[in-house]
Amino acid sequence: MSEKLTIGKLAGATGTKVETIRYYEQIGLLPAPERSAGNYRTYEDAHLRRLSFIRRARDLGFSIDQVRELMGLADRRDQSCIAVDVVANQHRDAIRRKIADLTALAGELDALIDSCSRNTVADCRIIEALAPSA
Amino acid sequence: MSEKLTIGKLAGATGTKVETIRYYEQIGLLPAPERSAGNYRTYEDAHLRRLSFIRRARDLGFSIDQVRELMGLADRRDQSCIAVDVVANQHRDAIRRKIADLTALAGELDALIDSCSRNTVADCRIIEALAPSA
DNA sequence: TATGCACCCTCTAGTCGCTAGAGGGTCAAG
DNA sequence: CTTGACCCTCTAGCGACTAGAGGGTGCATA
Repeated sequence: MSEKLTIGKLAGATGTKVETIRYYEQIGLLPAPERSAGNYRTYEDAHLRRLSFIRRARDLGFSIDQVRELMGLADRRDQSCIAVDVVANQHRDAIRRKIADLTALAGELDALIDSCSRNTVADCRIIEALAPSA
Repeated sequence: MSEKLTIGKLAGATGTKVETIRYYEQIGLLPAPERSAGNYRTYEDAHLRRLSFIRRARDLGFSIDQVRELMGLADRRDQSCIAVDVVANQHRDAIRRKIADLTALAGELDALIDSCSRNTVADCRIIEALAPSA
């Protein structure tokens, strides 16, 4: 029922910043809405749905390009959704890889921190480890 | 013994790109070296040590500003290294938080992907989940 | 009616940590 | 003396926004 949202209302309804919405329009992610007499953007429900989709996908860590792809796929409702599955899988795998990298990193940092005896910098193991074979 | 490195040699020795070294100099992270007659940068061992430190810290995910701080601390060798410990701990905690975030994300994506029955887009659960209450 | 204030507009530049390119100069080997 | 690898500066681009200047609009209240 809620037709004709201002950009501020749309922002509030989707948890997006106003500037970000304008940015999405600029890069062609969200279609440009009609304008009011005073040149204000006037959004419809379709925009709200579109932006909700974008937000949700972004929150799940999909890149702008992936979101674009997912939206393109979502619009072809009679096609197989295997392509959607592929995008989601690629993203999941990338996240898993990132988790593995960060876990290794955290482990290294743990070792570094444990080795610190909190004396002077001159014999600090953390500094030493950072500047190898000095 | 190896004095007077060209930027290319320094890059090779530290696994850094030439452009990155110039960038570090530009932002004041690595001190500007002397120049040769032909205006080439000529690096000394001290630069090599400094850049190795930077590389290692960056590889461990420290931000440029954190590296700057660590180097500042490392230079005051008679001070307590508690401040070093603090920086390292903050960074470790930030990484742990990021891991937790990504793990939650991966879990959500797993659920999404599992729910996909690979039919048409019209009843694809992934698309559905992305566009809530459509 | 005036005025204040929240909201909207466009345009530009900044963030982070590089990376890439244009358009040149230098140096050592053959 | 030429070739090719290296070096130089300067500028712009990446992703995904964010912030600010400098102005216009719309509505409620005194």
